[in-house]
Amino acid sequence: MKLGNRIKELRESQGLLQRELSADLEIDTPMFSKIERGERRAKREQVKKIAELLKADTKELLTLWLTDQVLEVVSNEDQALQALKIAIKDIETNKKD
Amino acid sequence: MKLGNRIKELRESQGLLQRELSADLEIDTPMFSKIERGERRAKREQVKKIAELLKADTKELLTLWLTDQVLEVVSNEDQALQALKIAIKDIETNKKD
DNA sequence: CCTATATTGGACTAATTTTGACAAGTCAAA
DNA sequence: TTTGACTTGTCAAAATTAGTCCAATATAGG
Repeated sequence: MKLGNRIKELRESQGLLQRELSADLEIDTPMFSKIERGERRAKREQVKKIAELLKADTKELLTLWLTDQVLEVVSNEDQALQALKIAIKDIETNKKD
Repeated sequence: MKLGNRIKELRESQGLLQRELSADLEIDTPMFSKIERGERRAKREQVKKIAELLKADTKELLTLWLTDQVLEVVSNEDQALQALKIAIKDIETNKKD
């Protein structure tokens, strides 16, 4: 879990508690714990807020957040790599469908 | 919509009607129409069945099906390409989190 | 050891999303 | 202008996900 790991890293390096961050996010500590461990997925807005609270780069965290979702979609699929490569090509050539 | 386009292509080249395929899939025609246009997502099992009915390569269709889902996840995200590349790297190095 | 505080686990509810069925619509060909 | 193929929109049921709460488990300081 890329996002969660990074969050934990940032949080601990700043000596912050889950309790403090979860309060700011207006969720309870168990929920934050789950997000941090990847047991639950954060919402886009929560990621942005977390980046702010941890003085981290929003884009970096959003990238990790997206990556986690991509990996979740393709997990256990034989065609994962192929699908990802096609997706990249599709985006690069700016097609829409 | 990669899967839908491909299905339509195969279906029409074989002169088959949505009605016929949807019957085999045990869904109604509107539903099949939506899948073909990408308005609704097919289930994994349905994709396999469709491949069978259209004498197409199951892996090919599953790849397109997966690709559509990946694209859906990253659509409208600035970090799309970056996330996809990280995901690929992650899979290639066989990491788990 | 104790005890206090931080974190995690699990069960449950609420909110949100997805699904599928249906009725009605368009469109083209005959 | 009727028929058949496909599409559109709506709605409720089903499924998924987000969140809360209580209890259990760590972990750190005395």
